[in-house]
Amino acid sequence: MDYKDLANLIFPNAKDIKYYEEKYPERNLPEGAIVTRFAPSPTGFVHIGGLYQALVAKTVAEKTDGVFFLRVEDTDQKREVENGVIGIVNSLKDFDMAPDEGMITDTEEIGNYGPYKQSLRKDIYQAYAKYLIEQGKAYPCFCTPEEDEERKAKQEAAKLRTGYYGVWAKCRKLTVEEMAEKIKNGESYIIRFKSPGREDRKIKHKDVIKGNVDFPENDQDIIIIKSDGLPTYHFAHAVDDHLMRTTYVIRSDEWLSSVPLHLQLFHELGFKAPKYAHISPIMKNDNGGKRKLSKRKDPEAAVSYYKEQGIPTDAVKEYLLNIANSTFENWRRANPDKKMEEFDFQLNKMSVSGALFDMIKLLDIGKTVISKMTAEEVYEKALDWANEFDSELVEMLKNKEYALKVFGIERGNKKPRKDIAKWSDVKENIEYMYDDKFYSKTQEYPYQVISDKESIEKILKLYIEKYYYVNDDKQTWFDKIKELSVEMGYAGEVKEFKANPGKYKAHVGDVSTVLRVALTSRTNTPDMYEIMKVLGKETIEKRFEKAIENLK
RNA sequence: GGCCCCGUGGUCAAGCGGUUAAGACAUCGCCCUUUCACGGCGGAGACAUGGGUUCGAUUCCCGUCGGGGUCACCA
Repeated sequence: MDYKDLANLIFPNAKDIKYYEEKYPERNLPEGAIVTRFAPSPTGFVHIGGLYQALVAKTVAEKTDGVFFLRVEDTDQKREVENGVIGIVNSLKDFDMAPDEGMITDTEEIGNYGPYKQSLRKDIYQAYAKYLIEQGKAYPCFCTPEEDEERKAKQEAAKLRTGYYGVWAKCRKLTVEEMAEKIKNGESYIIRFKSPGREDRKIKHKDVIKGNVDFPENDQDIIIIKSDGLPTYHFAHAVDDHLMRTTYVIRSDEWLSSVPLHLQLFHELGFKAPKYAHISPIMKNDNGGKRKLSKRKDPEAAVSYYKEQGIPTDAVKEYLLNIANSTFENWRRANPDKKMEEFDFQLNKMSVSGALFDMIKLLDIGKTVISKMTAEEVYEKALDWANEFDSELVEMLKNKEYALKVFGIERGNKKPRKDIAKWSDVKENIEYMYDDKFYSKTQEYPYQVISDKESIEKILKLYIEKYYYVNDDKQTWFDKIKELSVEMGYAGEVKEFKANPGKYKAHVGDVSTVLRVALTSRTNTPDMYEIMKVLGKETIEKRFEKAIENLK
């Protein structure tokens, strides 16, 4: 009885690994092309940190004419969640980040290196596990979970490192015959990797992001095949990223400490190791402390949150890109109209420490992103959002021609309006431009400096009767408000007003405010000239009448 | 606790032995011939700490403190 017999006893039907090596050949890509992936497990909603990783991965793959693929890591059936896979696929789609290869729905996939769902690759993992066993680099372990618990408790009590290593690796010492015997007796077992490492030796690793990191070698005989026949993360990672010909493993930095193990696995399997880029997590301030954005506590941890809020997907991506490479910000200022894909992203310039998530900054980017859109784009995106989340807004946007006029206010010029940060802001932003909303919502008119009824009524009446002409250009329109102010005994110029304190009760600005409040019931609005043009004479008159009525 | 990583204004961060220590968001003030959102100008605001090394340390080394990660038949 030798290792080969043992391997055959355990995996009688596994193929020779040569079969897979040939089936998944080296990729024929240009020099420097990066093959990388997003490899989430379908255990819940997609986390913003996951999207961040995916963005970084996709960006470097695109930059180098490489490949970005999506692999689903569903080797833990217990934690799997319903619709997990489709949730991942759709989230990527929502952000216009569909992979080049891999899962494209919950069951379909594209690409020649599949299956891209780990639960479908059981045979492959077993073939490689068998290969290791044949070489004496892996072995069956018969320890029960209870025994493992016991071992761990002993180790802890003795203040020793926990784990399956050295003298604690009980089954490692079994002879091949003993192992075969136990298997034939029907004892249950898992497969462990026989680590050649020594804890007192150091290995050097150069991470693409973290730089040089030294670790003790791995000496743990970790489990590679679980009792359900599926691999653990570590083993699946080695087999898959080798077979899928991944060149860069871009993943969350919680994996950094597993690098010694992974490198060892690649080496013992005879694989060329990929480069590793460990990304720092996105953090959240929690009572002065920092912690990872939590799925349970923080709504903004879920990518679906951004969709619900209507934060433009481009804003989210630009924000993430900004965290990834802070030079993005300067680039963006210098190139306000370029596509973010043109930015020269550098993996090795990513921050080594985790950034605190800054919603305020994200929203600021949202404002800028939306301000650069045409009225048509704003209309389309707002409508898309409304169709999913706000039927009232959908109703308001029915009249597209009118909506375009509303969205066109102060848009398209050199200093475009910047007051919508997210699609959920739209309704509140344009409500007063719609008569039904205006009349049903207006409770009061917040007049400011000029607040006495007589003056207000007089201003409103005079304006309509004497000063408002639909076709006035902006300068004439404003000159007339000045004239009106003067006629009422107010200052026609603010400067004049300020230069002569006490001489006037109010100035043009105050008169404008009366008009604005009567017209919109708000003190703050975009340019009133444009608003009046969109509203039209009839509406303006009606609203002024209503305002006058309201005075009584 | 062991191992590993990190520590520049409130936040994201440039910087890599000699700098008036950039920039962005936030904040404050002024200006932009009417408000607001912009935009412009300006203000306030930082090298965690103690030792070294050096002519000179934010920058290099060590300690301390602080933060984070990891030690599963989870990924």
